Amino acid sequence: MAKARHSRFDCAPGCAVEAAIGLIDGKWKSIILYHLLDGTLRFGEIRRLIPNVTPRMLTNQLRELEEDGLITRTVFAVVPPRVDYALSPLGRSMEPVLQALKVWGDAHLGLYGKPHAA
Amino acid sequence: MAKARHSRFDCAPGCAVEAAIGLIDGKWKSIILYHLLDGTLRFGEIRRLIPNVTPRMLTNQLRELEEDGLITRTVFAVVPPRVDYALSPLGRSMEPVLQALKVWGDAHLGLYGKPHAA
DNA sequence: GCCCATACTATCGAAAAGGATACTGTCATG
DNA sequence: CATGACAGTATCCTTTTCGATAGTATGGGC
Repeated sequence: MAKARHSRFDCAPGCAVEAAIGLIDGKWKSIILYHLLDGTLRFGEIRRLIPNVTPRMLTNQLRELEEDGLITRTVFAVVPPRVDYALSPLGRSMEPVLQALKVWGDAHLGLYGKPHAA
Repeated sequence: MAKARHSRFDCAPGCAVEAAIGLIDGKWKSIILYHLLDGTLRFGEIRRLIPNVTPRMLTNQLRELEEDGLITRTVFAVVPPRVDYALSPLGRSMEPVLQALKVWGDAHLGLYGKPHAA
C-alpha cells in the first residue's frame, strides 16, 4: 500500500491540497510525471533521463504512481523485455499543477534551489 | 538546515518542479501555507486549525518555511508570548500553485484521498 | 553453450521524518 | 506566592525513506 506520509485523515479545509501533494510527493515522482508530459517512455528511457535514480527506486516510484492511477504500465511479451509508461487521463489532468510548479520554480529558484526574492 | 528530501542537485530539466515541491513538502507545510493565504495567524491559532499537529512539529515546519523565505515570523515582547506568522511576498507568490493543488484535489480526490476517475 | 540487453527483484543498512510525552520561561492576576 | 496563558524545547523512540550492491529471468545471436 502506498505510504501515508501525507495521511488522508487530518482533513482540515486544507485537506485537498495535502492529499494532492501526497500523490506527487516522493523523491522522484514529480520529475517522472514531468517527463511523461512529453509522451510515453520506456523504463530505460526514464532511467536515462534521471541520472541519479537507482532501478529499485524507479520501480518503486512508478509502482506507486500506478497504484494511485496517475500512470499506466504496459508490458510487452518480448525479449528483451519492454515496458511502456504513460500518463493516464488522471495523470494528464495534473498538467496544470505541474506547470504551476515549474513556472514558480523557474521564476523564484536559483539553479541550486535556494529561493530568491519575489 | 532544511532537509534535502528533494535535493537540489540532480537537476534534470524537471529540476524546477522538484525544487518547488521540495519547499512545500513536509507533513504540514502545505496546510500551513494554505491557511496563511487567509491572513496572519498566531502560533496557537494555527495549532487549533490543524488538530493533529504537535507543537514540536509545528515549530519545526514553521521554521523551515521561514528559512526558505516563504513566511515571516514576528515576535512580540509581551507576556504571555505572542508570535505572528504571515506569508512573505515569496510565499504569497505560491498562491497559484496552492490553488492549482486545491482545485485538482477537490476535483479528483474522494474525501479519503483515493483518487477517482478523471 | 555463452553473452547480451532489458526490466526488474532482493537484501542490507543508514538517514531522515515524525510522533509521544514532558518540561521551560515570563509576568499579570488572584 | 501559586496559577495560568502562550509559545515553544528537550528527549526518546518508531516508522519511513532512500541508496548501494548484487542477483534473477528470457530468448535471440554468435
